[in-house]
Amino acid sequence: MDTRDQILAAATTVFSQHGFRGSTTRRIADAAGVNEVTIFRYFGSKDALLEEAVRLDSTTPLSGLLPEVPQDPEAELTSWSEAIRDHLHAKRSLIRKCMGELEERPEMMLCAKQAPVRSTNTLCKYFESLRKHGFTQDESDPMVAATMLMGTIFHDAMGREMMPEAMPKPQSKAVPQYVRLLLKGIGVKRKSHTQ
Amino acid sequence: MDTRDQILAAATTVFSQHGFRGSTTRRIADAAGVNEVTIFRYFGSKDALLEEAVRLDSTTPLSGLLPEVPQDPEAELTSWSEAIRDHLHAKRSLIRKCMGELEERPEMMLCAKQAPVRSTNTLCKYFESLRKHGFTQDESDPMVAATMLMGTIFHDAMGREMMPEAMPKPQSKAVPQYVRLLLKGIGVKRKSHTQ
DNA sequence: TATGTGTGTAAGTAGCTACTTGCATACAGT
DNA sequence: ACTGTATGCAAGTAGCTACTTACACACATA
Repeated sequence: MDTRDQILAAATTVFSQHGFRGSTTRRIADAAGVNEVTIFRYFGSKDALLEEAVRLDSTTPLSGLLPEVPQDPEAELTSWSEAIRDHLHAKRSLIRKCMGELEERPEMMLCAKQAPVRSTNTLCKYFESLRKHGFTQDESDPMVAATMLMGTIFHDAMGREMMPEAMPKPQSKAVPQYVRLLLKGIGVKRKSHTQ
Repeated sequence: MDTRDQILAAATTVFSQHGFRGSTTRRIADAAGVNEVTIFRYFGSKDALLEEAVRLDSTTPLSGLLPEVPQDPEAELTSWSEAIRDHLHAKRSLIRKCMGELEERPEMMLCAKQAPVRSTNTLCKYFESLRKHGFTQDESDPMVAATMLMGTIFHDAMGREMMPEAMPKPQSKAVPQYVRLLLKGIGVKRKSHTQ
């Protein structure tokens, strides 16, 4: 791992803990085990460094796929949702900082929002596919269901450590319950096994 | 409105736009139309001022009530949810900043989280009440439904301007649709009117 | 008229910030 | 052995930050 990557990784870490103004070049240099001057030699300015660090981090590929043709909606949605929740939870500090910087640094948000937008679209198509393949006769808007599930997962991933008293317990059962309620809400019957 | 309140109001405004580190005493003084020294005479330090400002703002009473005994779940939940969404939306900048400051200033979060926690509990009791009064026979966890609705509303309030392409449209129909899907998901039949 | 209270003004302090410059050094390729 | 490249190090600059001190003034009350 060369110097440039070390600096980028350190910048992401420091930014996700301290935000933009709190990410001093001194702190980033220390975290990267590098001289402060080296940062300016590589990136020219703090702004340029942090912008590149955040963009790089928010373009990591992700993610579990949902099948084009649904087979077992409950199982498929559950494992997809758990993967998304874990991913959001791992990046929760960075996401919070990006959201906090919205007014002052909107270009960071343009990067950070792309993952959730793509996830919502993936979900939306899946719900359309569910109707097309006869899993439901309901005429509910697939975007409504997609937004609800994304919102719920996001809320759980970001908020559980902040306010555990307002979250269903245990954590491991939460996502399956979300999915079950949602599928019933759009009129998809359960596949087999009781209860 | 006396000097002290002017300063507090200005502090809230500036903080919700610039966050903690961006809320310089100079900026707050300008926004309050007051000399910078006056701030220190009243509050002693920037930390003390911002802590008081945020606490004051997060203890505003709120909010529409949900009835103890449900009459028309769909109507009651819809208007309650719309009120909460509007409230969250009005404070979205402040909320984002508080969330962003979580790691460095947890005491701010202790204030800011109380409103959503209370709202979730209100919802949770309402869903229990729905079952107790025979609106549903489902055995779903009321906390699951409460968290889903709160998460969905929160996501809509905070995220719609950020990523409108991932939200159901029009905005005015969104909350009624969320509520309808959720009620169906927990087995509450619609009251009367078709469609 | 005298006095206290609230506020503004001017100036200053110590520390931190992003960023620059100049030089030393270590190491790789030729 | 020579040279370029990557990095560290020491020092410095200009600007901002929270916060302090000392003084002036305006106004209300006694």
